[in-house]
Amino acid sequence: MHELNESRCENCIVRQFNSLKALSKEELKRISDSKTSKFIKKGEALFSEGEKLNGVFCVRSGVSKLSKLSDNGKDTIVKIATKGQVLGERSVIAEEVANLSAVALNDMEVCYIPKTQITDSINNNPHFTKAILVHMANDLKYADNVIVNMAQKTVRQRVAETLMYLDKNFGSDDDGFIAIILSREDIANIVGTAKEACIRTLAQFKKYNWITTEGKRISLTDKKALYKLVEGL
Amino acid sequence: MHELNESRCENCIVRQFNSLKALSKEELKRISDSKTSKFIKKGEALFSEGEKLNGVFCVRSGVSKLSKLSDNGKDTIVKIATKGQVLGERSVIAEEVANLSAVALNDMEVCYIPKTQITDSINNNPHFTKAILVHMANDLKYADNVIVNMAQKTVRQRVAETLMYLDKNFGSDDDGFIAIILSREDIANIVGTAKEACIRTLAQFKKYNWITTEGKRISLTDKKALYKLVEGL
DNA sequence: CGCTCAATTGAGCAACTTCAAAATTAGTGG
DNA sequence: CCACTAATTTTGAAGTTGCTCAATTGAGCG
Repeated sequence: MHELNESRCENCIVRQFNSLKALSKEELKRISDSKTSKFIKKGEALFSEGEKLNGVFCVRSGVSKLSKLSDNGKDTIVKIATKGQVLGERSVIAEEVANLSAVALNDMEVCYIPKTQITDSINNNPHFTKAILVHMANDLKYADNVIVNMAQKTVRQRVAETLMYLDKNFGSDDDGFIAIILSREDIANIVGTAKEACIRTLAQFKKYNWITTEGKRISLTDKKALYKLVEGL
Repeated sequence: MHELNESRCENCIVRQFNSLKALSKEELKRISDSKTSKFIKKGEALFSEGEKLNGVFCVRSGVSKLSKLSDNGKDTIVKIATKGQVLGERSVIAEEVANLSAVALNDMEVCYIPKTQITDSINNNPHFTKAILVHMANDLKYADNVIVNMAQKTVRQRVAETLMYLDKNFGSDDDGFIAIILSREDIANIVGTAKEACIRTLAQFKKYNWITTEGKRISLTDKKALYKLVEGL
């Protein structure tokens, strides 16, 4: 019987979220044949800053943070990657060691695709290259905006913005809670502040009834108020 | 007589600094035929945030800042572009309105290349696309690092880092001063702080004899000390 | 010489950080 | 399922850093 094998890239639904969707059937087969699956446990690293990457990681499930640790122990999260995101692409393309570390925030299943598979397709499939280009252009815009926010907005505004970002990107579960569970410290590391400041801000939002919490879980109950805060109104 | 006409892209030395160097002779001719030259006076905008761009700008001379203005009047500089840099590329590729504003910091001479010239080459010349990709990958790395620095480093460290960045990228003139003259406010806007904080920090550096100033001009006299400060030693 | 704009300095204030301790929650093995 | 331990969250309070506003000085320019 001819069954649909979703461990094959050709049939992997995850693909639709990233630039791999620009690949031809043949390329997908080639990639699928050389890829390997990996299970990463919460807290483990997919790769670390300074490491030479010989391939990219495509996230099938779970969440990873891309961050950089400073000497004084502060870990700044630059990006949160979920299902469909490809990690390590930038380093492979620029032929540089990893600039950020990727650490699993919960158990993950990822596919590891050797570097040559990516570079081959870049060199031969303009559609694919263009797709990566557009994708990277968006990452760049996003990064530029984070820079501007860091410089112009207060911690309160950035916390509100981070909550809205998480809500928008991860949606909410049946009870209305944001469908990603992060520690307060992780949230603080996205905002770029100390965890205490983050906690106090969340407490404040809760008092205003802008958010509801239940353990680590957060639900946005007054998005308009949060929006107004972010915009400085 | 057959003279070298440097107003032609084929002969423009500026090209060697950017991804246009990956173009073929034919493409360069095509682009050169459709490009227009523009002179931009200090303070004038090449384009503004939210504007739809129908082409890119290639800087022949002068310096431009890429920045974003907040409602409260704070202007955050994300990037400084000089000779050889192509501006507006990101917006054209992502087919989006400009995310940042580009304003001339001194008199500039730029070439305006219509959008279709760029997209045509992207669609037909993999070398070119790849070159842009690598370039954008570097911009992204740089942006990520700025985010991390904003979150982890003090104003003093970031001022020092900005000075070293300017020194490295623009070199120094005969008297040892950094070969780009920015107002204190511009420097503060790169650092992402208020101009007073920036000025006070520079005064401090001067007292320690880490820098020398003469009007707006700055010379780094003790790069090692600045480096140690940046690294937090 | 007078005008305008940029740079500098002062002082008070608000935001954020840090360290420490208490309270809560999550995780683990029996 | 419970008890115990470890980890995380929360709160308190003091200490810094950086921001803002206002006033002064200085530089460039017509």
